[in-house]
Order: sequence, then structure tokens, then C-alpha cells
Amino acid sequence: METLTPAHTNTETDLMDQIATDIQAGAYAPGSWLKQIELQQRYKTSRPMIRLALDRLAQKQLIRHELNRGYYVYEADNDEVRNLLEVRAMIECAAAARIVRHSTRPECDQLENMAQTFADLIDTGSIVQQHEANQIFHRQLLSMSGNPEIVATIDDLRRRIPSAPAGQWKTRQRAKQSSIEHFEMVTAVRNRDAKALEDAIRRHIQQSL
Amino acid sequence: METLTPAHTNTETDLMDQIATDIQAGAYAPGSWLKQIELQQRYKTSRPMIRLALDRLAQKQLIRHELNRGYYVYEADNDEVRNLLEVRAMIECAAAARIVRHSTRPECDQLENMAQTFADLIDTGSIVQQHEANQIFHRQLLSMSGNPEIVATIDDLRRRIPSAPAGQWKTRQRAKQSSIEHFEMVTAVRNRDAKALEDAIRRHIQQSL
DNA sequence: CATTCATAAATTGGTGCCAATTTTGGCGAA
DNA sequence: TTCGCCAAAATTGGCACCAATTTATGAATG
Repeated sequence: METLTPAHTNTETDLMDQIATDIQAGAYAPGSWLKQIELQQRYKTSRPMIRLALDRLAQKQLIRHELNRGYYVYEADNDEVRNLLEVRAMIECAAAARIVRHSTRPECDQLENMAQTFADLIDTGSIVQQHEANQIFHRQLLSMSGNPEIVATIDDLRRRIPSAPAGQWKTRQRAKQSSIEHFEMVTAVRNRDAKALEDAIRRHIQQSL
Repeated sequence: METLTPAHTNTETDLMDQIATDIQAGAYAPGSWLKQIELQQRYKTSRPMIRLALDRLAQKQLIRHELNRGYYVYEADNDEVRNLLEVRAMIECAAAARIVRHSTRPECDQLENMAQTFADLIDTGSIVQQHEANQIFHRQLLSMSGNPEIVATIDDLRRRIPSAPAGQWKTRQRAKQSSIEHFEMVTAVRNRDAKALEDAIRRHIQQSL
């Protein structure tokens, strides 16, 4: 809970992203109370700014707001996580057909680079680095569908799924399996095999359970 | 632009919903400037409340915010509407399998009642009444999937699709066709025919183009 | 007469302050 | 000792004020 983001932002959007990142990184425990005064000092900003950022995060359901009692980090309900993952799977699987249709050669190459970046970070990188590389890979994959709204919708869903101190690849074995599936996806896109891509995506997401 | 919502709210959430409803009802033209002082007087509330509500609507992309120039009603880009409808179709079609699995008999009966309510409003009701009845039908249908996140996600997407003075059933013919498809969905759910339900949903959504 | 610049009005954005509510700490009685 | 109550501290919520920026108005000039 010590080394947070470097601090002192300018815009309110950056502030919200910083707090959201810190929540996903586990800087604040689920259910913990986010005191406005502490946040104001921590992020070196004014209290109205903090209040605006907290309201936005509450709108996105990363935190909950109790009247006159403040903001609390949302506690992950098992059923809810399963539901969110299911919606994620619905969209990403349905996007598979679009991806294999619209993907270009350079996009595939870039996607493979990102898969390789994640693979390289399995042994050397930190958990948060792996998390970021994984997110970048999936964002690239979805952006290849040519529909930006898919990317945005999945981003919203992802933020609401607690990384639970990056629990999905706690073991190196899990991370390696994820990496293998990433390359499977790259191959499926290259072969324009929608069914294989959809299958790999579904296994990849269900693994997070 | 005269008869808006009855006015004088209590909570900021109600205020946001009122403004959102008025935007969808066409009370504010796309691209029009939402002056904070006017809204404050119109909705009989304070300016900080208005600013909070506007910020939330901007987060939901119903309006856009330009620095030092205020908030403007989002103008519908044709490509964007198509993208949003596509994501909607992805989720709702994927939800079809779940719906036919989890739906119970009383739920089907209630769904049919809502389809009938919409059908009755084709001739007698106003456009906004039809709009509401249609939305209630779809919400009920999606809620029968047993996954509340699906309903919430679709709600967010729907709000961003301009009803364009309820353009989709401008002609009575279109409205009747929608109603027919509603009953097709009910029948498909009753027969637990996922494929037929998915097909009806896809046709129903693509009709909005 | 059109154009440009300067001034004034209007609107937005941010900070600070004060009231309302809740939580905490302490005191007294059973 | 323990339970309940009361007061004080802390926290949240809302409002009013002021500065910064933009837009509108009008006068002066080519």
C-alpha cells in the first residue's frame, strides 16, 4: 500500500484512471473505505476533484457509494464475476468472426509481437507488467474487428473484474498456458479460422474462473 | 421542447435519468448546447447538481464535453450507430441460448403480456409509450437469461443509440413488423428453440438500420 | 460597407467554507 | 465489568463566491 502511482495529475480523467489502476493493482483492499481527505493528500489534488473521480468510479461500479458514509471498494461477488466473464465471452466470441474477416497482415504481425511480449514477461516481468501486456494483446485483438465499440465495452467489463492480485496466473504454469492460447489465437487469425479463434477465446476466458 | 419531465427531483441519479430521458425523447436536438444555467432553472436544482449530472452523461457518452465551452448533445455518427447495434446484436444473440435454458413458464407468460402491451400501443399509444413498452419487453427478455449484467450492458448501449424521434417505427407498418417479431420471440422461447430466437433477435435489431 | 480590434457580457471551472450526518471516545449507571 | 447514553471529533455533502475563458456587441478603420 506504499508505492502507488507517481502522483500529481492534471486532468480529472487522469486522476480517475490512476485511482482505478491502483484499485486493480490491489492498493486498496476490497471493501476498504476510501476517505476523501486521504486521497486528496495522496494524489496531491483538491477535494472536489477527488469527489468527481469517486463519483465516476461509482458510476462504473468499481466502487460503491453509501449516503453520508463515503465510498468503498466494490467487493467481488463470485456470481457477479462469473456473469461479467460470461458477457465478456459472449462479445469476444461473437467478435471472432469479424476479426478473421477484417484482419490485415501487419495487424497480425503486431498481434504476434504482443503475444511474444507477454511470453517474454512470464519469467522476467512483474505481475502488473504481465497484466498490462495481456490487456494490450486483447485490446489489439479486439481492435482488429474494426469495431471500436467492442473494445470500449470489453474495457468497461474488464475493469469491473477484480484482478484479485492477478490471481489467474499466480502459478507460472497458468501464465504459460495463457501464452500458449495467445499464440493459438494468432494462428487462428492468420488462418482465418473463426471457429478455432472462438474456441481459443472461450477457453482463455473460462480459465479465469 | 415544451413539456419535459414533471421536474423537481431529489437525488442526483434521478436528475441524470431525467435529462437522459429528455435527450432520448428529442427534447434537445443533437449537437445542441446544454447551458448549465438553463438546466438549473428547468429542473429546479442547483448548478453543482447539474454539473454532476452532465459529467455522468458525458461519461456515458450521451453528451460530449468541450473544455471551457460546455456540454453538447452527442451527434449520431452513422458508423457508430451501426457499431453499437452490432455489439447489441452480438450480446443479445449470444444470450438467446441462455434465455431458452433458464426461462420459466410464468416468465414466458409475462413476456407475452408485454408483447401484447406493445401491440396494443401501436394504434392507440404515443411514440414514447411505444418506445417504453418496447424497452420493457426487451429488458424482460434479457432478464430471463438469469444474468443481470447482460441487462445492464444492453441498457448502456441502448441509451447511446439515438431513438432519432423514434425513427425505427415511424410507419405503422414497421411497428407492426416489430410486434410480429416480438411474438415470434415469445414462441421461440416457449419452444426452447434457441436458433429461432437468435434469428428473430438478429432480424429485429438489424431492422433498426 | 466590410473587416478588425477592443470592450463588455455571459458562461464555465475551481476553490473554500459551512451545515448535516456519522463515527468515535468517554462517562455514568445497572 | 458491561451496557447504554451523551458529547466531541471527524467525515461527508451542498452551496456560494470568485477567477478564467469564451462569446457577443459595438466602435473604429481601411
